[in-house]
Amino acid sequence: MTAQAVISAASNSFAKIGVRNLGNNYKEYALFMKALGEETRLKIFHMLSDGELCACKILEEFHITQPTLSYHMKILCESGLVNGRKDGIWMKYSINDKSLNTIKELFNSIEIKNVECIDCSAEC
Amino acid sequence: MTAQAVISAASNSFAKIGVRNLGNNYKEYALFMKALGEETRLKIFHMLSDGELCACKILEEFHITQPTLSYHMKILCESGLVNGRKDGIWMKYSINDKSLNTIKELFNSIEIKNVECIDCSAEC
DNA sequence: CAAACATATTGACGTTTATCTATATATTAG
DNA sequence: CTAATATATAGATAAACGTCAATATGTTTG
Repeated sequence: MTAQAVISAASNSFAKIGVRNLGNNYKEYALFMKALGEETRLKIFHMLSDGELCACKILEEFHITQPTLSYHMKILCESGLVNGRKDGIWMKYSINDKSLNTIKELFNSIEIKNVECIDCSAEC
Repeated sequence: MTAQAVISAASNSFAKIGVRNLGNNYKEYALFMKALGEETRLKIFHMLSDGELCACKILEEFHITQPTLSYHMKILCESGLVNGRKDGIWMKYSINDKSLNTIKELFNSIEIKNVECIDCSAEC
C-alpha cells in the first residue's frame, strides 16, 4: 500500500462515519494548538490580546532568559498565530488576526450532539 | 524569594500592563491546548464533535496501535476535554461540553486591538 | 568606527512525548 | 470456568522540547 493509498483510505473512512474532514488543515491547526500548549506561550498570546508588545516588555513578565523568550516567540510566529515586525532595535509582536479567527471558527463550529454510540456491538 | 513571592510578583506585573489575568487557569487552558496540539488527538476531538464514539471505531480511522490510541485518549480525558465511560467491554468517548465552552469563551474573548507598541524606547 | 543595546543563534543538557511490543486487566458469552 | 474480546499498563526507545550560558548579529548613537 502506497503512502497515497493510505491517506486516501483514511479520508474515505472519515467520510464513512460522517465526520467533517478538515483535510490538510489539521496539521496547521495542531501547530496552533501546540504553540499555545505551553503555559508561557499561552500567557504571551493572551498578553498580546491587549495590543502589540515588544520583546523586552514581554520578557519583564516572566522569569526566563532572553534566549528562551526568543525561542518561544519564534514558535508563536512560525505557527502563524503571532506577527513579528522589527522596529529599529526592537521586535514588536502582535496577534495574527486571521489565525485567531481561524481558531475561533474551528471551535465555534463544533456543536455538541448528545448522540450515544450504540451500534458498537454490531461493528467492532 | 519564595515561590509564593515569585507568583505574586508575576501577578502584579501582569496587572501593571493591564492584561486580563487568567490566574491559575492558564495551567488548565495550556493543558487543553497541549492535548489538541497533536494531529491525531485533534482529529479524534473533531471526530467526537459528531457524537459519542467507542475506542474501537476511533482506532479504525488511524494507523496506530491500540495502546497508542489508549495513550491519546488518556491525555484527552485527563485534560478534561473528553469524557470517557465504560459500557460493557467498550469505552465510549464524547466531548466535554463544559470544557469546549471554556475554550470557545477563551478565544472569543480575545478581540484584536490595533494598538502599536510605541513607548518601548521610554521603558526598555 | 566603537560602544551600547536588543534580539537571535548555537550547543549542551535533562525532561517529556509518541510510539511500539509484550503483557495485564476487565467483561461477556458459551 | 474458560475462551474471546476490548481496553489498559509497563517498559523500552528515539525524537522533540524547554531551558540555559555563551556568543553572534543587527541597529543606533556618540
